[in-house]
Amino acid sequence: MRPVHHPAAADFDLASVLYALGDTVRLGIARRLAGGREMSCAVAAGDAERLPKSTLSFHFKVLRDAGLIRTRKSGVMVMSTLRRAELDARFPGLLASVLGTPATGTQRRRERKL
Amino acid sequence: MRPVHHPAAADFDLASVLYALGDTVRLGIARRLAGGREMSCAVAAGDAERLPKSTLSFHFKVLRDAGLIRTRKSGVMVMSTLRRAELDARFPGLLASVLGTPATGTQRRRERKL
DNA sequence: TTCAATAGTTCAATAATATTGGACTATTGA
DNA sequence: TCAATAGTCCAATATTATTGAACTATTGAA
Repeated sequence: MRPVHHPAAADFDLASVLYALGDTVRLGIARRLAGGREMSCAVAAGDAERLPKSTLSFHFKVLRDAGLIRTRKSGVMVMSTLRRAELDARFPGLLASVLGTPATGTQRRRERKL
Repeated sequence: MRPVHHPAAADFDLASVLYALGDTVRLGIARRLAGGREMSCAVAAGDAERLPKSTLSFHFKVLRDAGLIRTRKSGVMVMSTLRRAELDARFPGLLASVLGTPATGTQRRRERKL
């Protein structure tokens, strides 16, 4: 397996992030990872697990390339986590509205400017 | 020109909305419309105006089909507006985080009319 | 240590989408 | 009536996504 690349948060591109989330399979994966738990591909895929493995592998790559997830090999499995804090820092409010979960560990200032 | 279709807000699909915004040309159009002004295709396209008209026409259709914009014919032009209120109601916070503009109807201390 | 099972990845072929040129339509102002 | 304007529509081409099949790496058991 080739070494995978994870973009730096500074290189996140909004259009790429939205594109990555603009697919029901990938959106489902992101939602499952939104709980914060690290999951294998098969588990994160959930009901989409019935898709061919090559297709899922492709979807995980799209998510990884856009910066949405970080993956690491653990034994025979590839474990994924949502890059929540980095995404929240770069695109405040985005994941909260898309995934329906509040930002993790975000220290809220006393007042937020609109 | 065939009659165009605008989906009802209840039929908006999050993945479709994200997909529509997940393209630099379409994201640019949405951003330009985020000010609330109604614009012709050419104006809303902004710097992407150099693209072929047929390509732009396709992008506007994607935005319209996803429910992001509403279009109407006015004279020789097709005018577009962002379906801001309906999108805000259906996907709270989404456009605010994507377009960097607060939701319409958000009460600030002093409201300024456009 | 060898082996089979597991959990993916990679590649190449095919299927599905996006882009585009060119012909077309509707509206307007001269 | 006519030419200009602002797009739309269509069919060909270019680009992407999906997939089967072969492959890799790791593990647990024999």
